[in-house]
Amino acid sequence: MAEEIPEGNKGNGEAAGGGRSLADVPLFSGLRKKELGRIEAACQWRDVETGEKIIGRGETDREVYFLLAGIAHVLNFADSGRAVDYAALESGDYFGELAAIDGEPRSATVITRTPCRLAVMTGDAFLKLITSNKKIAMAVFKKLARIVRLGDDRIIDLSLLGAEQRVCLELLRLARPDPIVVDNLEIFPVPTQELIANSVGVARETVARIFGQLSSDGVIERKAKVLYIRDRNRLEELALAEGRMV
Amino acid sequence: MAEEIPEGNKGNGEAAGGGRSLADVPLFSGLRKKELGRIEAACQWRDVETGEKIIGRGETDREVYFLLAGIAHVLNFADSGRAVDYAALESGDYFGELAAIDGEPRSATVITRTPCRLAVMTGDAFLKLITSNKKIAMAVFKKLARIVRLGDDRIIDLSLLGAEQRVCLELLRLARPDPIVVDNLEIFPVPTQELIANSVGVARETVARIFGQLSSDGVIERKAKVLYIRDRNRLEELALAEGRMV
DNA sequence: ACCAAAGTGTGACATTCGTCACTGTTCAGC
DNA sequence: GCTGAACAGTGACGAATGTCACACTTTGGT
Repeated sequence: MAEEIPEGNKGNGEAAGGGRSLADVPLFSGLRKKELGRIEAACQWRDVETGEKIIGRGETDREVYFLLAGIAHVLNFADSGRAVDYAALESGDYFGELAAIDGEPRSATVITRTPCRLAVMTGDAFLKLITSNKKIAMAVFKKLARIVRLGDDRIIDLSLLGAEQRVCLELLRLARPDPIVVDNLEIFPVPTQELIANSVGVARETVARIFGQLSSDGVIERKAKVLYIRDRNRLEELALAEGRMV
Repeated sequence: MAEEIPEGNKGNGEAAGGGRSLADVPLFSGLRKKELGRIEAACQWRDVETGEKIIGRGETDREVYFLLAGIAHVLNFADSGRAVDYAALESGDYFGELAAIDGEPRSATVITRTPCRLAVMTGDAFLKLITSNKKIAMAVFKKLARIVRLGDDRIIDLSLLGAEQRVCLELLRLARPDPIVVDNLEIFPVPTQELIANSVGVARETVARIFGQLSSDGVIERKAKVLYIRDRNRLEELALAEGRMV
C-alpha cells in the first residue's frame, strides 16, 4: 500500500472507496514499493461522476486507465441508439490498453456507472511498462487472451443460440452463490433488463418476456434488489437446449 | 532467409510452396540469422493433408504453430453441426498462442483447408520467446489487440445487423481490387456459400438467396472462380442500411 | 468422359423476435 | 409521503430468417 495515503479514503468527495494508490491493481501486485512509486508518479488522477464518458469509440488518444474505485462499462452504440455492452469494469481493472499497444483509434466507449476514481497513464508509459517488466507483460498477455476467449464465446452464442438461451446463459454467468445458503444462487444487485438486453443482443422487451416466463415457471424469483435462481437445473437445461431453433 | 535451405521448395511432397524456414514468418522478421537458427532448432516440422484437425477445442496441449504454407481455418462446431468460422490463416501466420499464454484449454478448432506445412513450437519455448524478445513481444501484443478488435466488431455486427447486411459486409471485406482494372472489385477465389454463412452466422440458404438477389440486381456477378462486384456503392448502401430491422 | 460428391438455387412453411404502443411499478430525491 | 423519471410487463403484429426438402450444376478424380 502506498504509505503517504492512509488506507481509508482521503479527499474523495465523489468516488466511494479506494485511495490514491495503484497498490490494489492486481497488474502491479508483486511490484516493489519503489517501482510502484515510480509508476504512480507517472500517473494522473481523476475523479469522474456517474454517466461520464471516459473513452469514446473512434478517438485517437492513447491513455491507459486504472480503475481504483467505482464501476464502468465498456460498450458501443449503434446509430439506432441501441447499445452493445462488452464488459463491466470494477475496481482494480484497467482499460484503454489496446490503443496504447497498436495505436489504432479506440474500439469501444467506456462510461462510468457509478462515481469513479481513475489513475491515468500515457500510452507510452504503459508501453514502456509492458516491454520492460516481464511479470507485467505476462499479466497483460493473459488479460488479452482472456478477452479474446470471452469474445469468441460470445460470437458462438450470438451465432448459434436463440434469445432465450442467451438470456439464460447470461443469468448463469451473473449468478453467485448466496452468501448464507451456499447452495442457492442469486444475482445481486439485479442489473436492469436493458443492460442484460445489451449484453446478449436482444430487445429489452424480449428480456422482460423471458423473465416473466421464468418467474411463472418458478425458475427465478425477484425480490427487491436480489434475483434468486430457484431452479438452477432447469435454467441450465434452457440454456443448453438444442441450438437456435428460430 | 535460412541458409541451409535453398529458397525453392525442398522435399515438400504435399505442402505447396514454402521451405523449411521461419524466415517468412513476419513475427520473426528483423531477427538475426543466429537467433532465427536457434528458434528453428526448437521447432518440429509437420506436413498435413487437407481437412486435418491441427488443434481441437477443449484440448489441453500448449503447442504454438507457424503456418509456412497452405491455408487453415479457425472455427468451432456446435453440437447441431453448424460451424462458426473465426478466421482464415495463411502462410506466415501463427496460432495456438492463447493456450501457451494462459494455459487454458484450446478455445477453438483449427482445420487445414489445403495441404499445409507447419512448424511446431512448445508453449514454453514460445513463452520464453515473448518474454525475452521485446520486438517479438510487441508483435504478439499487436496481434492479440487486432484479434480483440475484430471480435468486438463482429459482436456488434451480430447484435445489431440483419443477415443481408452482414453478408454484404462480408463481401466487402473479402473484396480485392481487380489486378488489371483496379477500379473493379472482385473476390477470388470465391468462397463457398457455406463458408460465408459460417463466417457471418446465417444459414447457407440465406446466403444463396441474398446472392441471388444481388445477382439479379446486378450488384455482383459470378463467373467461374471469380465473383465480381459490379456495383460497389449499392453494396455499401445495403451493408450500412439502418440497423437490424428484424 | 463419366460419376460421385460437393456446391448451389428455390419453394413452402413455421417461428422467433423486434417494433410500437401502452399501462403498471419502483425508486430516489425532496 | 409525493412525484417525476426510470424501469418493467404485455399485447398486437409482421418481417426476417431458419428449417426441410428437393432439383439442378459444377467440380475433380480416375
